[in-house]
Amino acid sequence: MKWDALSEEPCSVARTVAVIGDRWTLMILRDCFLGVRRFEDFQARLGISRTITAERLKGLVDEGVLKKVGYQDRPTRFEYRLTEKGHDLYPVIMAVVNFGDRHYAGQEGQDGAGPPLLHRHKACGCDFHPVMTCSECHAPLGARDVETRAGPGARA
Amino acid sequence: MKWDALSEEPCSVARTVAVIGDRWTLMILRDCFLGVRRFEDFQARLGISRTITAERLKGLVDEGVLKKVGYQDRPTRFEYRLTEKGHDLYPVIMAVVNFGDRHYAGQEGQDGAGPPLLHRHKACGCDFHPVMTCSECHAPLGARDVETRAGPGARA
DNA sequence: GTAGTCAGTTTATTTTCTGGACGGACCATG
DNA sequence: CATGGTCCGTCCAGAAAATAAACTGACTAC
Repeated sequence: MKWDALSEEPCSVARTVAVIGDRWTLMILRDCFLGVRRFEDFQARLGISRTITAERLKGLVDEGVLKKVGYQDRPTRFEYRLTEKGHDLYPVIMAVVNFGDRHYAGQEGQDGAGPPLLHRHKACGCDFHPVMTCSECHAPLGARDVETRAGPGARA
Repeated sequence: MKWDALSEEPCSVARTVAVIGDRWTLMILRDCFLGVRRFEDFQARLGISRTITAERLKGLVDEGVLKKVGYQDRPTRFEYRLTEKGHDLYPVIMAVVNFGDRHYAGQEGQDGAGPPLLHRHKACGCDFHPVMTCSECHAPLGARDVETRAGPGARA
């Protein structure tokens, strides 16, 4: 199966993975949410080839996840910013962070223990971790609490 | 930067991406949460080479996300099941699904419109979409509601 | 006019992915 | 007991993607 075939699947996972399902794309998005905006900064922080950096950024712009915004003329320079669609990926990144914190952050008392980053909710002032809840009854959700069935966009 | 280097980074995204940051791994996990368990079924549903299927499943088992469970002898056959750690990836997959539903499911009234799958919360009986909330005050969260700073596991 | 910043592109090499054939352990049918 | 079918992989050679390092180009600063 090719990259393009993925985005044609009647599956929201496949369609999204076709856009962000790539090591470096996910790392770029992490940096976007940390405030990185310029080509040189992405390239330096990620330690990957300029080729890949350029290609992935272009892909994200084409998909409408990032947009190029000029920040100076002579010479014309752009920075990459998250669009509204890009902001919608925040739950994805935070879910990934939360998994990493839980399983790869090391035990307390050890060297390098604890999460590398803390997240503070401005409104309540607390350090938090994200909790996935039901949009209807607001209860926390796990895989075993859910039944899945075909929806209107399913293919026969 | 190589695959291995990613898992050494003091970053929960990088460490998690080192495990699941791959097109096919994410598709395999999707199928796991839909109840797929056998090699032949993964292979047929994904339409990818047997080589990759075998390699990715092995990787997930090595990481403790899946476990092999015998379901018959003569000949010995195994199926792949999610571990507890694997179940912790549910919020990641659901976040991806939710993004796909929002941006790639098509508009109502169009052909192929609406989400391909519906998710029903058993406890309340409603079809839902996942909402990310603060573990402390239970309010819904967006990227702009959060401040990030270095945690105990950060590197100097 | 020499050096530095910033955003890429080009090139050649290495690594990874791919499809398709093959292997092995069984079972079911005639 | 021979033929075909199921199931889980492995092996191989060609195709595709990732890599590092050098290069372009448009400026600014000294």
